[in-house]
Amino acid sequence: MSCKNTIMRLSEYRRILCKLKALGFTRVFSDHLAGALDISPALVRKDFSDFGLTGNRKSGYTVDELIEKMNMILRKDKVEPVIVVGCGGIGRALMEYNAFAGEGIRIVAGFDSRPELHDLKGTIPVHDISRLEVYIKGHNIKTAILAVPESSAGDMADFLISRGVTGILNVAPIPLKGYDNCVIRNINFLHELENTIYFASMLDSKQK
Amino acid sequence: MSCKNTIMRLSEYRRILCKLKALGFTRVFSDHLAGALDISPALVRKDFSDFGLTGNRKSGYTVDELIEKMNMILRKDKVEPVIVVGCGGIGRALMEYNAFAGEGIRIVAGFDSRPELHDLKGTIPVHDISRLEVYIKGHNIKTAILAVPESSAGDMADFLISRGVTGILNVAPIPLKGYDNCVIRNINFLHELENTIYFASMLDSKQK
DNA sequence: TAAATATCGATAAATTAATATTCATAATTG
DNA sequence: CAATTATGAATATTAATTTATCGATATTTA
Ligand SMILES: NC(=O)c1ccc[n+]([C@@H]2O[C@H](COP(=O)([O-])OP(=O)(O)OC[C@H]3O[C@@H](n4cnc5c(N)ncnc54)[C@H](O)[C@@H]3O)[C@@H](O)[C@H]2O)c1
Ligand SMILES: NC(=O)c1ccc[n+]([C@@H]2O[C@H](COP(=O)([O-])OP(=O)(O)OC[C@H]3O[C@@H](n4cnc5c(N)ncnc54)[C@H](O)[C@@H]3O)[C@@H](O)[C@H]2O)c1
Repeated sequence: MSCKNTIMRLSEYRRILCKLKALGFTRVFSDHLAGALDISPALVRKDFSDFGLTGNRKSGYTVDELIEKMNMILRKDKVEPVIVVGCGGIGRALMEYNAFAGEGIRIVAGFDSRPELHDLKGTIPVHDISRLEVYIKGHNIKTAILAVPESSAGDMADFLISRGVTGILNVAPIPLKGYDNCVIRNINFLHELENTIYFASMLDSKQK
Repeated sequence: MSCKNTIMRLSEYRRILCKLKALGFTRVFSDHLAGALDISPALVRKDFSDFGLTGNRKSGYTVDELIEKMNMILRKDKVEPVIVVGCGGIGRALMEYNAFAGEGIRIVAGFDSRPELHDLKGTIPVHDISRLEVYIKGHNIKTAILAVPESSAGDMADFLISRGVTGILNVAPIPLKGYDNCVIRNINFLHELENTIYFASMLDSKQK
């Protein structure tokens, strides 16, 4: 039915729709959204139809309605509490990234093994890693960003899963596998860069 | 012939192969690599064959040979200089991320408009944004990480491209489009998180 | 040395994803 | 009010990616 990529695009549609709404637009056409995402209008319509997002012939889709329904699909009706495990360079950047807040995602706490990073008074407290288990249970945490060194990533993921976490965004450079009780999404900056460099060098050789 | 995803997997294969080599392995089978990446052995063999990476029936592939050839494909024969534009939270984390260094990627400089971030004495200097053009030309920079606020991202990308940059890794939450003279890869943490949360909630409803 | 076996390599099949086409219809226009 | 037009919805087509199949052949073993 709907492919994996559709969900990622739904996030992208939604972001653009919010901007259009802020600009005062009330209606939008598949062709416009397609242009913004660099895809075909047919794909926009197909994505929408897969999720029962309907429009009107001749007058397109209603911005408000799309946003509202997408919020439901993407579980934006409630704020999702997220923890950050590993508060070093990238973990800290993500904790301090305030764009999540306006988008229904709230980073509620960080956890680290290094005592000098602990800070229970800050806007977002950083606890000792030993408090992780109690915290997850006490706050019913389902989602975690994993930003520990590669050597700990696998064990930490297992721990999180065993304690009830069902979604992990992993930035450690090791491809962790999801299971039937947890989704894991891996982001590897090194590979993203390598990929960029590869395709850039392909451009070069093509243009010659 | 070879699909886009193949290149991304090549990076993943390579990373695993380097670890195997460090552990003393000299040979590897498609089945092993497939397990590590959670794909089928057939895909491993197909990926390899697309790039002329051959093995021996019965005795698999030679680790050294694979690494060497992958290094060629991924342009690892020389160190790629990369600049970071926007040295705030995430830009700084990426600059200080030392895992790039050992992988043929060297972050050579940062650029920011905020004077308090300028630092010409550090391991990786941070210049004023006004020096960007001269630096790119002087050092023949082809690759940039773009970590400025969304409002500047489009203009900054255009500027980089006009000055000869051919590969951009963009972390600002706006999908920038590549052109025929530059590859742009967008990473959007918010969307990655939304995606994770969505599929996690799907797991829940499936298991009930 | 012959038989058994594991694995690659090539190709075919299946699956997934994206695009094109066609048709129905709401809005617009004359 | 009929004709025109732009658009969504549904379906068909094409493309892309992944997986499965199967023959060939190194390696191992008896
Ligand atoms: N910094 C980046 O820009 C960047 C980019 C891509 C990937 N990464 C990856 O992200 C991860 C974190 O990178 P970083 O640069 O922030 O490293 P870092 O060393 O600055 O931070 C890692 C943090 O994890 C903590 N930690 C280690 N083991 C732990 C454990 N078992 N439990 C809890 N906390 C633990 C450490 O105390 C440290 O504060 C690494 O896997 C790295 O490879 C980082
Ligand atoms: N911090 C994160 O974890 C995170 C995560 C995902 C995405 N992002 C995105 O990455 C980008 C940077 O985020 P951040 O948290 O580091 O923000 P930040 O405000 O800390 O850093 C942005 C930096 O860019 C500089 N800057 C602004 N305009 C500039 C220009 N025209 N030329 C040069 N420098 C300029 C600012 O001085 C600042 O230092 C943003 O687009 C943000 O949405 C950040």
